[in-house]
Amino acid sequence: MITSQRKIISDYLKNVTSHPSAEKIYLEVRKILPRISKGTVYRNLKTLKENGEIQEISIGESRYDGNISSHAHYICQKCGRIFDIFEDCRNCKILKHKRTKVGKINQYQINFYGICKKCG
Amino acid sequence: MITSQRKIISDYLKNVTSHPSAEKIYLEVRKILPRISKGTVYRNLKTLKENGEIQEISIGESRYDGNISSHAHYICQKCGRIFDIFEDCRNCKILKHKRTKVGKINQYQINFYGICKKCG
DNA sequence: GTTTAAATAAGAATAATTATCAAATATAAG
DNA sequence: CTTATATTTGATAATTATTCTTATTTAAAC
Repeated sequence: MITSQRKIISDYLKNVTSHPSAEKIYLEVRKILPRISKGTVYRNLKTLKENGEIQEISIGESRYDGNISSHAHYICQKCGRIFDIFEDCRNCKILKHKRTKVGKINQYQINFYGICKKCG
Repeated sequence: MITSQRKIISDYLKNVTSHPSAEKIYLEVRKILPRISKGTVYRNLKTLKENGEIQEISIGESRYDGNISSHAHYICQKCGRIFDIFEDCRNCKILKHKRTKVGKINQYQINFYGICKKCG
């Protein structure tokens, strides 16, 4: 069921490079569909993500780790548990950069997503 | 100003490998300091993070990207803007893994943090 | 055109986080 | 040890992000 709402949200995201929040997407899409509701935006973002048409970038709800050594995390998409991944990063060219064109890098974060063995 | 509250939060985090949420930390620390408030937990987590004593893992508040190609993001710690980083990842050993000990990898995310040129 | 299943709008409900402010506490100076 | 000053705390209100609920509408199948 391809609704105009979903199409417009998808098209909007494919035409901007600004990584908007759900709220911003809602405000922009509302200029075209003034009667769209926030729930519809959230639902369609979820669907589009599941379909692989868009990607989600997480910057909010936080978990904390007393281990400040350089390691990655594996987040189970089913149970939500977070596992430490201590694979070797020494050959990761991108992680050796101290700065990008945008600015100096203070720290980085690698998150892997998948279904853990217990859930899968 | 090292308060017992901050010390206990820090110690707790350094002795677990479970990546607890702020809520969980609050509940655990409350077993030792029954009168601690949530605000204090949030404040101290922020301070500890700023001091580099702990790290924060983001899994929540979402931004969206219509570009599903493999690229990293640079998040400005001051203005909050998110920039695309298209550096070459072909030599990143860790990113070639299709699975970890924990489970199959469906996708990954690399976030760099720093102060962007405009803010710095 | 009628039926049926899925999607929507609106707003209530929930969860996570931040802000406010008076009282309490830590640190430094005397 | 007392005092002064600045920081932190606890309590709670406010804000923000997201999910849920229900009646209504829409798309696709018949």
